[in-house]
Amino acid sequence: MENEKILKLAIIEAAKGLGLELVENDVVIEHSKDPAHGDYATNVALKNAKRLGKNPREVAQYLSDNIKNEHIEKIEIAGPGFINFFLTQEKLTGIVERVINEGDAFGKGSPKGKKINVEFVSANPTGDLHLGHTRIAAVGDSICNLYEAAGYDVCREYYVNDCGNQIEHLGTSLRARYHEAFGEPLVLGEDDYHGRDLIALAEQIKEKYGDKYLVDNEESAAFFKRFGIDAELAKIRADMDAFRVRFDKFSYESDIRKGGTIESTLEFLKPHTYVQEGATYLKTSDFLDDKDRPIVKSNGQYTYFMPDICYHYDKMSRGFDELIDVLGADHHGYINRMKSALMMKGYSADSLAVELVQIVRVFKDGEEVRMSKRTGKSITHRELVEDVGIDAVRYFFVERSASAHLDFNFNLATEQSSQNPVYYAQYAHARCCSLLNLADDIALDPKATALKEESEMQILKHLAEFPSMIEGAATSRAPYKVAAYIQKLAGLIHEFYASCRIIDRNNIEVTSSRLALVKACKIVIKNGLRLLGVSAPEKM
RNA sequence: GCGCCUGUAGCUCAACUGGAUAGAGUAUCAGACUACGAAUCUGAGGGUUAGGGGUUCGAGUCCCUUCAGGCGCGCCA
Repeated sequence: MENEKILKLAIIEAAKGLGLELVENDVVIEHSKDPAHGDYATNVALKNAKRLGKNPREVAQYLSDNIKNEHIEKIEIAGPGFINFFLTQEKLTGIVERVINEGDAFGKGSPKGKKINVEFVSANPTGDLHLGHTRIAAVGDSICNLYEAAGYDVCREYYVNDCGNQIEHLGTSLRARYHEAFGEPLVLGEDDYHGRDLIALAEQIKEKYGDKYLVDNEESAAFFKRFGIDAELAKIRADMDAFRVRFDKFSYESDIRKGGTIESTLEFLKPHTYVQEGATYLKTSDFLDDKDRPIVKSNGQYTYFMPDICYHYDKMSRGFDELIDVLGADHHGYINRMKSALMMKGYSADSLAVELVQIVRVFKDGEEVRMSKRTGKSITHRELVEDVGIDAVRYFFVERSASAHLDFNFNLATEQSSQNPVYYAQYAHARCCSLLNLADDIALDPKATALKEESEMQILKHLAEFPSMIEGAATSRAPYKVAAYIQKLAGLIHEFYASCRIIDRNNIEVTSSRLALVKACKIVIKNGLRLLGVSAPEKM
């Protein structure tokens, strides 16, 4: 059982003697920063003193007198009424054996029996992914990993907008490039795509189909759209694959629009609509929105919002307990709009959570880089990953909370040096591996009974926090907490290494305990990095 | 104008969702390898948490207000 849980249950039990009925969520167990404050602390006495009409220290005194648990070495009351717990040596070292036994599975929470759908990236298949997508991919995938680790059932989903205006432009642009490939002058409209990447696609078409599509008719127009979508989506999928992001499902707007779904949904929503100047508005302001939103234009076309509503209804109908959309921060106006639409269908406002990811700026040599030297356009996802490497990009892009603007330091990320946090963590892992290799003839002692140094105790406590860290990072959808955890652990490992002689063939008892600790560290660093999609090399 | 977000060390960010002396990294300075990887470690300086008021045992965190910045407010997606 987790240390926190043991303490909570003991506190709840003792509180009954005061006539206080508590549940686990009422009790906050803190990890003491200062070793003088014990291993864990709680503020229950302060929290509940008023309700009981007693002095906080009195309450603390009663609780500390009545908490009995074999794993608690000592209890102290401090300050205004904090209760500090000191655990037994045996309980603290117990984590080593647990980590080694559970291995890759250490940190995994018990199954929650809940299905969660996380939609992210969902870039329009009209061109290359940019850095905003990179961050959304890194954050979204890590959130999924966290939910899975915490015991949820997760579906990673990508919504393909393969209809609408941009797709029309993709088709006409590709057609223009195709004509260009036959020596005709290039004719592109203002809203068409001027990127040079379509040239290669046009060449492919020419090679495969010859001049078959030079005639402008409905068939060729449809062909260019289809070919463009398929090719662009294939590129995106390849980029995401290479970035270690795999989607379980691709949903297509064109499928949503099939089979009269939109019409029947429109019919269902009718009580919540009105017509003004020929356009149909949805009364989202009856729910959470600050104004109503058009869903059908006066020319009869649907706005983007209409199929989006159907898509979200579709997701809910697939039996998910919660939907999560990971979006760029400029979409915040979208949140209450979609929640309102879900509420019209009887879903709760909480059935959808939107995680907003702030923009990314790249800095090189102290200056902001906007354009790629190679193409003259904005730096693409692919270019950044090629230049910097997957591990560094994935790590840096989740290192800060998603709501914070990210300034990506290009020099630091490519530097294989002490200042680079990715290498700092990976180096800690490699160090553990090399220690275990050097002493592979010495048996480990999973009970780790000989551990007693301060640097060892610090690691033990930190290792014990891993499962609850995952739980917290998952529910707050905050992968940056994993990165922070890893940095701390890596630091503790390096510190331990510097202050303790680990392999000492004249003292096998201590050595075998320390090696077991090293093994546990190695496992947890690796498990942590895996949550972020970052590799844990054995050698560097 | 209205709404949402943000403001913490020179810089980039934390602070367990209201807890104990606000912490890391980086930068700067000073130290540590003839023992397991120096991609490492040890130490120092650096703060009126944008300003002001309030709530309480206790506020960076909650409420009000002022200031500064970002983003939204389309029959675009």
